[in-house]
Formats: sequence, C-alpha cells, structure tokens
Amino acid sequence: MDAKYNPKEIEAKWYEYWLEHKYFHSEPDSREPYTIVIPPPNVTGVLHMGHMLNNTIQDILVRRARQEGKNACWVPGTDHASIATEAKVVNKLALQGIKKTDLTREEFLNHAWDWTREHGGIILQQLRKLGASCDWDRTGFTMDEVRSESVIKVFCDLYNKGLIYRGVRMVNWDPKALTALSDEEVIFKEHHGKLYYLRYKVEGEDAYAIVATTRPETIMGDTAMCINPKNPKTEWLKGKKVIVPLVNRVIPVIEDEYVDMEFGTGCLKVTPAHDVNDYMLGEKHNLASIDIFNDNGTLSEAAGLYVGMDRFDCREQIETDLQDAGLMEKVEDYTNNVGFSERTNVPIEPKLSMQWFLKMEHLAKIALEPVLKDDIRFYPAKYKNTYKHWLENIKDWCISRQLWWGHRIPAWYISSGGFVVAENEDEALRLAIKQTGNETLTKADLRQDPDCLDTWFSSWLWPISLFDGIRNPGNKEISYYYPTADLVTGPDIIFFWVARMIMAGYEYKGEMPFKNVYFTGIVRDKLGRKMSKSLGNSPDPLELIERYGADGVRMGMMLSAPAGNDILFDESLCEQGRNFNNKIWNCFRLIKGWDVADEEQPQYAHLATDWFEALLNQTATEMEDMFKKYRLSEALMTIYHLFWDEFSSWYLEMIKPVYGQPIDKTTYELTLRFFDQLLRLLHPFMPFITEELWQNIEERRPNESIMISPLLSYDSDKESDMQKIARMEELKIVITGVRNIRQQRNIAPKESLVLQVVSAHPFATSEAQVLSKLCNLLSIDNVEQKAAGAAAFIAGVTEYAVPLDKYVNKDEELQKLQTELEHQRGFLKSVMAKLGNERFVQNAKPEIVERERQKQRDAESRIAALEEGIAALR
RNA sequence: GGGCGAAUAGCGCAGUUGGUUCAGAGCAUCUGCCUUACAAGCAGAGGGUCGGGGGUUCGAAUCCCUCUUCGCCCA
Repeated sequence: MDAKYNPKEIEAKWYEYWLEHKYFHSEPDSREPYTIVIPPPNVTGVLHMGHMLNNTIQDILVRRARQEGKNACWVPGTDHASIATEAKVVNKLALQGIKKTDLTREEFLNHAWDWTREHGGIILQQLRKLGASCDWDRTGFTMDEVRSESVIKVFCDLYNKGLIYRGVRMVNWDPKALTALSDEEVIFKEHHGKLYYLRYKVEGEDAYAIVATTRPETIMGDTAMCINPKNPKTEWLKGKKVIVPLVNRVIPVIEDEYVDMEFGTGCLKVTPAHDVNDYMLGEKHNLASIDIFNDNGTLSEAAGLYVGMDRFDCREQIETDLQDAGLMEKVEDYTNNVGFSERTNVPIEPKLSMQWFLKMEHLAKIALEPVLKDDIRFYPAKYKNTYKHWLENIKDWCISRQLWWGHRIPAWYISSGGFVVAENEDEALRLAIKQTGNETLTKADLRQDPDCLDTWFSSWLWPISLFDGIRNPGNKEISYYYPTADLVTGPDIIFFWVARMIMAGYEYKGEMPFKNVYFTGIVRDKLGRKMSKSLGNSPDPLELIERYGADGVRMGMMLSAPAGNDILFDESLCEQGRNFNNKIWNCFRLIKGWDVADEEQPQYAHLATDWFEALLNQTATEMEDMFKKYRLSEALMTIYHLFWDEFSSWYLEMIKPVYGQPIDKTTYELTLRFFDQLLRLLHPFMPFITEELWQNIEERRPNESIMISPLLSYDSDKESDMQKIARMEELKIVITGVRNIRQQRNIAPKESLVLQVVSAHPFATSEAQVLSKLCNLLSIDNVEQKAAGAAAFIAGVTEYAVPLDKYVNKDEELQKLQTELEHQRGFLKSVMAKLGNERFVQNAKPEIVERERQKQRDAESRIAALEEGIAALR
C-alpha cells in the first residue's frame, strides 16, 4: 500500500461496482421505505457548489438510511426551466442567424429538445462523481410523458374546481424574456436613481402642481393626479384638473387616503397601466388605463410621444425635454427598490395583461397547519416563521408564461367565442360542442392557448408525479414511497417549491409530501460573498474532486455546514477532508502490517479493547441521536474525533506491538472489528474510501458491499461503559501529565522515567502497563512522599511525581506549584462563598448543593497535596 | 417601512428545562519533534468580562427589558 491515499481510481472503481450490483435501485418491498426526491436541478445547469452541498447531504441521509435497514430510494431528475432554457435556445439560434419568430412552435420545440438532449444530462452525470447513490433507473424530467400528463391533469382538475381562472391583472412583465412572471420570480434590489419633480399646470390657472416621481417616462400613461383629502398642503387642488407636461392631456385631480402626505409634494401621478398601486387606484376611481409600452419595453403607439424608444432611453430624453420646456422643478438623487427578473436580470415592468392564475386561499390554508403543528418539521425550525408569514400574505399565483418551452396550457378558444379546458384536443372538442350546443364544431374551430405553464407548476407535483401518483393514484409505488422522508433544499426556494409541494401534497394525496425539510445554507466564499459566475469566486466542483477526491470534498463541505447556516467555503476545508482520508488510509496500513500470533491477550491490550468497545458503543449512540436531529456536521465531527484522536492516537498507540513483534490474535481481530464499525459509521460521509478499505479488511464475497451492510450493534451495559470511559479519561490525564513533563524538560521519548503516585490507590496491572507503554516508564511507585526534586502534577485529586534530579529547576517547579495553589485557593473561595450563602443552601436542589460540597472536598485535598509538595521542595 | 433571526477564542460554530472543577470541539496560531502507519504527520501550549447597559434569581452565555451592530425574508 502507498503511504498516501490516491482516490482517483478507487472512486471510479467503486461507483461502477455499486451501479453494476444495482445497490442504488429500489423496489417496493416489506421493509420500511426511506425516500428522498432530489430538488430537480435546472436542465441547463452544470454542477455548482450549492448542488455539491445539497446533494452531499442527501447522499449522507440516504446511505445512512440504507445502513439502518430501510429500503432507501433517492429519485433523481431535472426540471425543464422554461425561461432559462428558452433563452439559451433563442441565443443559440441567434448565433445561427435564426429568429424565434421565423420558426413555428413545433420547429422551435424541436430545437429545444435537441438542446435538452445534448446538455440535459450533464449535471446528473456530474453527481455520479460525487458518489451520489441515486436510483438512476427512476430518473425523471418535468417534461417527460408521465410528468407532463400529470401537470395537464392537475391543471384541468384545478380549473374544474374553480381554483384556476383567467383574467386581466397587473403582472410582473419581463421585457427581455417577453413573459409574465410570478411574484416570487421578482427580486427587489436597491437602485440608485433620481427623484424628478414635474410641473403639472393647473387647467385654467397660472399655477403648477408639483409631482415627484422616479419614472417620468410614464407620464404618457397618466390618467389622474391623486391627493390625500386630509392634506392641507394640497387642499387647493381639490376638484381641479391638471395638464400632463409635454403630453398636454387634461386629467382630473382625485382624492384618496392611500396617498402618503409625507412623500414628495403630496401629489401622486396615477398611471394605472404601469404601477400596481396605481392600478388599484384606477380600479377604485374608474380611471382610464393607457398602456404606453410594447412588450419589449419600448414605447408604444399609445404613448403618442417617443414611440419605439426604449423605456430607459426615454427616461433620459424626457428629462432633457422637460428641462427645456421649463416643466422640471428639480431633480434629486434617490434610492429605491426596483424589481428585477430573477432569470434575465432586467427591471420588471408592471403590466396589465391577460393571464392564468391559481387561487391561493384554499391551498395556503391546507399547507399552513401541518407545518405549524410540526407534522412536517423544518430544520432549522426558524423557517416556520418565514413560511407562516408568506402563506398568510399570499396572492394568487400567476401560472402562465408567454413561452413555448414548457407545458402548453390545455385551454382551447372556440372561434365563436368562449373557451374550454380539457386534457386533450378530442375532449376539448367534446366540451366545446356541449358548451356551445353547436354539433358542427370541428377541431379547426378550436385554437389552443399559446402560452405555457410556470416551471414550478410542474415541480410542485414532483414528490407525487415521480411515482405516477397523479395519473394512477393508489398505485403500488406511490403507496409505498409516499410520503417521502426528507427534503433537502435551500431556503431561497421555500416559497417557490417547498410551500407549493406541501399544497399539492395535501390537495392530491391528502397527505404531506415529506416529513422533514432540511434547509441548507448558502455556499459563500471565505469573504462571505455569494458564489457567482460573474464574480468568478466559485471553484469548479469537479476540479475540486479531481484534487482532493470526492470523499475529501464531501467532508470539506460538511465540516462547516450546520443546517440553515451559510457556509463560508474555503479550499482548506477540502484539504482537511483529504488529510482525514489519508489518516484512515494509514491506520489501515498499520493494522494490516502486523504479524499475528496465536497467543494470549496481554492485560494492557485487554484494557484498551474493553475501553474502546465501550467508547465506540457510546459514540455510535450519540451519532444516532445527531442523525435524528439532523445535526450532520456534528455527527461528522464526532466520528472524526473518535477516529483520529481516540482510535488512532490513543487506542492504536496502546495496542501497537513493539516494532518487529507480532500482535495477539484477540486484539488483532477486535481491532479489525472496531475498524470495520468505524468505517461503517464513516461511510455515509465518505463512501469511497470506506468501501475500498472495508473490502480489504478481509476476503469479501462477490456481492458484499459496505453500503448495504448494517451498522454493528454491541450488547453492553451503558453504566459500565461510562465507567470504563471515565477511568480511561483519568489515565489519559496522567499520561498527558507525564508527556508534559517530558516536553517542558526536553526529555527524549527514548529515555525511561519513573512515575510516583503519592498517597493513593495503586494502579491496576493493566493500567500500569498502559501508562508504562505510552509514557515509557521504568516503574510506577506508590509512595507516601514524593522524591525531593521531582516534577509533580495533579490529576483528579491525586498528586503524581516524576523524579528527575538532573532536570529539575527548583524555582520553576516551585513557581508552578504556587500558581496552581493560588488557583485552587481562589476556586475554593468561590465554592465556599456559595455554600456560605444560606439562601443557596435552602433554595438550590439538594444534588446541586452536594456537588458544591464535593467541589469543596476535592479542592481541599488538592490544596493539601500542593502545600505538601511546596514544603517538600523547600 | 413590516417581519424574522443572529451577536460566544484570530475565523467559522456548539452550548438542551438557568446549577458538574470558574464556557466547549474544529481550523488557524505558538513550542518541541522527520519517534519504523501517516510531516497530508506526532506530542504539547496559549487564547474568550459569552455585543453594551439594566433587571429577575441563592445562581444568567442561557429568562425579561433596552440600546448598538449585522444578516435574511417581505413590501
């Protein structure tokens, strides 16, 4: 074996092995199911650090569930990412000189499918490098047949239930993608702009009303000015009419308490077609609505002025023109929040348009309670608040998109008027005939809605549709795998996805889609900046795997990723992971390098194996608890500590035979068994190295794998385990004490020392052997009085001394003891203060008081020992 | 503007219903070691008025109030 672990070939080898043996594949059986559905990554995407974190966590949970004997099923897949994919296809076509508008819908979709086939599988391939144990046979795609039919079926069902409606509403318009967006797809960002004060001449008077606005380019759409009836400053405008600058349209002054009297001048320009709040005012006051923008954000014919000019160019031009016309009072710098499209990053244009909406009231209601009641648990729980707040303030969901790539809305317009919603064209025709009473209608009289559905309208069905539970409710798979166990995702899509899956779960299965939601943090760079392509601060995950191994990177990610906390990613974390792999590797080299002799187990080795078994047992129990609480980083840190510090640094050093000597069979076999169990505990975190070494512990049969081997259990008594562990901790303190003396005096490890135990119980033989071995002791003497000129230390309540005349610096030693004595006296003083306080003794629980008494006794005996030591030294 | 959360060692974190030897691990730092598994290593060490102030209590990192600073979500 090499002295350094080389992950590359090993990882590829075992992933193949696992696939070959179909260990990732699940079929319903009599075992308890454990299901995770992957948050489907965008089909256009490549693996980034967020995916790494997210999928590492899922793999850990799935692998652990397998070890616990559950029938684990992790279903992978991708979503079609309507806007993003369509944009990429449009761009690609543009490079070939093809415009989307030159193509038919069918031609365009052919290009999109080509593109998807070419790029769509990349991210799933990359997940394999990470070791993801997904059931690849079950890979789903939001636009494959099962999922598509499910989406259409659900749309029709919701429509028939009266939950889906079509109407003209103010929507978030993306002028670049040329589609409406849902509220959740709009990101508000601080924008440093200007506040323009415009002069609106009062009709028939030589006076001006001043209006402050951030968007002067919308004045062509003004159909009123609004004041607050309670505002004395604008009282004089009541009932008058004003003239829109440049446009010269006369508009009424209306009154509404909505107007903020403090903002600007107290006069608000009202543009019902281009502002959500103005729209509401328009509805209320029955105002005309003039849509001055084209879909692409240029000014339309309706604007009358600046026709064809881009909205932002227009803003600059109109500023100049208003100045020239003397209609600009002033311009101030101003910062406000502007909504941007999540996908195209252009400012959203509020726009009146005809769209399909899903009513949220009923769905929000059924989704809220299970989370508040902890039927569905959130980790960390703080996201319950966010969830509640969102659901209680929810608005109807705009589900239509003016795109081609996606599920086409199953609504057909009838040439004579009206429309029908149906799962297919035949059914649509039947309904249309029924609705119109016109038997002569043919498909030629029907025209299907050109728009498609929001991608999330298919994602929200994911936990059900992956098991075909929409089309075939009650089928064997959905009955077995649903509800899924855990969902692992980022808090940024709590509304997009988590909440809506819960809605769909209860609406279509009458049951939760998952029992637990684990929210990961956001992966940031070590300066705390979000990783992004534009900053170039995101490492390529595959390159990291190349350098540190998948196990190393997995560990690096997990080491600092407590649930819900952002992780500041630093490559040194992967280095730590790689180092740990190397440590494990070298432990194995050591153990496997020993010759084994069929002889009796020495007492020191018995003590060691006895202790380690207890510790292993206790730690395994602790880890079980941490997994239950989803404290995965802590579980990893626990096994890391157990393996490196306890097993490698303590246990192996205790049992390690003298160089060239064999080890007894009992100890050897127990050690391999411990190693086996340690590997199993580590396996979910580091699947590859654990498989490699596990396969080499002993000859394995062809169908064996660590990933399907259950965790070992020990029958042992907790109480006695704790005692063994506690006793070893005491020995460790003594050992450290001696090592300290060596360190301080610069005594070579080869040089043997004598250890004196002052007025205390002698060590058991096995203990003495361990001490001698780890400290290189010549003898352990029980004495009443330590030797003059010995270096001493206190462990527990006992004083230990190492006689070393030639090394001792009396003054230093005295100084050390003095410092310790003062510390102990101070401590005793604080304990006595407590015990001297009558109210403490009266009010505190008896066991607490007893603890303080014990502290007192211990401190007193330590002080006595120290005083003696000091006296002896003098 | 509204809501939520956080502030603990140089850094990023843990700290269960207030009470075990004066707050814990990891990384980083410092010291000494190439000691026949591992320098991707070994053996040690130092480091914190638990954001400030006030209160409740015999006792507060933990509960309450207040201030400050930061983060997230929403409008």
